[in-house]
Amino acid sequence: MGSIERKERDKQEMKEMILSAAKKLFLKEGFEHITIRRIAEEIEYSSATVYLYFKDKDSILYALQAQGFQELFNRMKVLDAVKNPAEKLRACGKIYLDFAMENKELYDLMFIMMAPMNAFECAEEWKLGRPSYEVLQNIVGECVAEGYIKTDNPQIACLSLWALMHGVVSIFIRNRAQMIPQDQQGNVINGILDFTIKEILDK
Amino acid sequence: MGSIERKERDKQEMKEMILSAAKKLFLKEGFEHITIRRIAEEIEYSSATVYLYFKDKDSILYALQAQGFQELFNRMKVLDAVKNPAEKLRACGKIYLDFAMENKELYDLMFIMMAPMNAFECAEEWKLGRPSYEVLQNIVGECVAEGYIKTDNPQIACLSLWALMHGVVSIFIRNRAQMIPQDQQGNVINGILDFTIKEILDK
DNA sequence: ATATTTACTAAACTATGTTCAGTAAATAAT
DNA sequence: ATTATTTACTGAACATAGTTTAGTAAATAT
Repeated sequence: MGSIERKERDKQEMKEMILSAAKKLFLKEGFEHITIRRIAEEIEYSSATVYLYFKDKDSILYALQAQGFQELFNRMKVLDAVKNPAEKLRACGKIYLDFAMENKELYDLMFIMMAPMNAFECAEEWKLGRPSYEVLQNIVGECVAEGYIKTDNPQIACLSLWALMHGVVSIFIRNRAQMIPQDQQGNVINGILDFTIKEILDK
Repeated sequence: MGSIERKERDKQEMKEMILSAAKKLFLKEGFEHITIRRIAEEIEYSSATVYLYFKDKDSILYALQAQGFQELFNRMKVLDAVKNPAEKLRACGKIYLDFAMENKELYDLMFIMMAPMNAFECAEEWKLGRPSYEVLQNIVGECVAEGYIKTDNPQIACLSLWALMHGVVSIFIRNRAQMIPQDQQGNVINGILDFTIKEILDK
């Protein structure tokens, strides 16, 4: 009965198979069209099998969300190399926006879709976004400390910055800015980042 | 055969019955849970009947969206009475934010949900948000003209303002800001509006 | 009185998430 | 080695959706 760890390992592997099948499908065809049956087909198991590894569809989406936040956080690690807080803030914005526009479906899953948020009890808190948000908080903190941002409420400044970036991205992702042609979106997003940094920096 | 207008009138009335039933349901129970069958039950017709008046579910959502944008635009009319552009900008933000937080489900339908956007061909443009956006554009234009906002790109400034307001609201609506307790959301939103106005005004 | 159009519906069709009851292989116990 | 049990899996079914179809009965037109 020493094979108990192997069992666990196998189980983990199967979970990852399911997740990567799901990811493959939704990257290819968007999110609305992911079905348990198609995931099962992709991994060549029956759809009932999927439920042996995940409680429900929302849990799968939640797991993918977790991967997304890990990826975003990883991308942010390069910010450690940037010393000047103002530059750091801009670089952080750029990373966030690039991530969003390069992974629209994943971003949607992380920040917009409701389904994955139903994977855990309402009682407990959703913490996946925390680490990335703390990176921003720290940068804003440094900007305030060194006088690049003058404010008596860094929390509000921080949330505003996030809201602005999230706002523009989600307007595009959910197709509410049709006055701006698709091929201009990249430019506009860069323009907004410039504008934001310029407006918020006091020094 | 002079009753052709009455027919048309009846048809319109039925459409409105359906819409108000739909609205009632989704205001009460949120959006995910609206079904054609429940709408039909509410108006005491069969669900097939609904399809005699609307092409599909998305069309119903689109029609409700249209009502929402009408309501938002109406609320904005009081801005005509405000003469100072800077005050006007703040008042506009306040109206937008109040509308959003008082009608979260409707706001979601208007600015976040994808379903209603599939009600028309991709070829044609989505114009429902235009009038309200133009109100903002004009206000920003006035602010720039009178030196309250200094920028070489009013379009970007305008979009940024909208993005910031939309961003914070949608973060709350889609439950991504759990670090801020529910009962603090109102305060935070006011704080963000203050912060935004303070940051963007140059005079 | 007959034909036609209109307004409506019951029932079915097609997904899709999810569960259930059973099977066959792997493992454990004797 | 044989039997018992657990494990991993699946086909079929259930429930709920959106949507369509084929038909009916009343209103209207001829």
